[in-house]
Amino acid sequence: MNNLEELKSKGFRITKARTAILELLEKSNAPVSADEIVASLGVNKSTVYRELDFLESQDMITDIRLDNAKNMYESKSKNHHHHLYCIKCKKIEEVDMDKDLDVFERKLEKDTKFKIKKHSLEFFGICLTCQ
Amino acid sequence: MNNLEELKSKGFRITKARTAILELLEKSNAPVSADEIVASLGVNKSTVYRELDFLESQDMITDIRLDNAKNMYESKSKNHHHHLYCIKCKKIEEVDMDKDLDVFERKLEKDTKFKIKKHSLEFFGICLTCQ
DNA sequence: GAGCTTAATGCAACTTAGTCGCATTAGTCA
DNA sequence: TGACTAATGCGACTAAGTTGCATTAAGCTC
Repeated sequence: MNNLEELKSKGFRITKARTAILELLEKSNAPVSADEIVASLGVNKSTVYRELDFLESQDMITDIRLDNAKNMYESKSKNHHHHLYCIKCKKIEEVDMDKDLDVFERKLEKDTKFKIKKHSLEFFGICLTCQ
Repeated sequence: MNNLEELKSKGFRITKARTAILELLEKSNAPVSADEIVASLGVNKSTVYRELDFLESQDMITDIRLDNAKNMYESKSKNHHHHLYCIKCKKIEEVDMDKDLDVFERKLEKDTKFKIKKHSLEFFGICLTCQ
C-alpha cells in the first residue's frame, strides 16, 4: 500500500494538491522547501504549508533545518539518513550512520524516560570545491 | 583568558551590550532565543542579532533549532552536548554522546573531503510527565 | 450522473523572525 | 580631552509561516 492508498484507507481525500506534493517529494533526490513547492506546482502557499503539516503528522515526510532561515522537507519513503551541508555553496549531501545512533537512542529512551519520536543530525562544513 | 579579554586582544570593543549578552548566555543553563535577550536586557533587536552573529563568528556561541520557528543560542564555554526536546511541553534536556560522534565525524571528513565545522544532533520526543 | 456532505483549497490579511541603511553614540587610544 | 571608528538604535523592510473565512471539489449514496 503506497502513501496515497494509505491516506485513502484512513478516510482522507486524494486531492490534486496532495498527490502533486507527495509525488514531488517522493521523486526529488534533495530536500525541498515550501516556496519551491509553491513555485513548481502553482499550489497556494497556505495549502502547501497545511499539506506539509498534514503529511508530517501522517509520518510520510520529515522536515529538516539546514540554513537557518527555512524548513525543508523530505519523503520518508527514502531510507533514513542525515545531512552534510556546505555553508558556502549550500550543497546538501546525504549521510548514513544509523546503526550507532539507534543503539544510542534506545539507551537514551531508557535513561531519560522520554519517548523519542525522531532525531535530526546535521553536519555543517565546507565542501572540497569551496575550500 | 576569558571571552571578553580574548575579544579585546583581537581589537574588538568591550561594550555594554556585548558584555551583557555574553554574560547572559554564559549564565543561562538553557538555550536562549534572540527575543528573550531583547526582552530581558532591553538591548535593541538589530544589535542583538548582529551581536549573536558576531559572537558566533568568534566561535563563542552556537545556535540550535528545536521548535521550527526560531534559533536559540548557547555559550560554547559549557561543554559540548546535544538536546532532547519535548514536543509537548517544550522542555529541553541536555545529552552527551560525543566520543562516538567524533570518531564518525573524522571518518566522514575523510570520506567526503568536507571540512566539518560543526554538527547538530537533536532528539525530539515526549517527556515522562507529558506521556 | 445528481445531490449531499464536508475535507481541502484559495485568498487576503496578519504575525513573527530576522535584515538593512543610516544617523548617532560611545569605546579605545594617543 | 579629543579624534577615530566600532558598535548601537531606530525604523522601515523582507521572508517564512499562520489564520479566518468563503468557495470548491472529493467521495459517498441513491
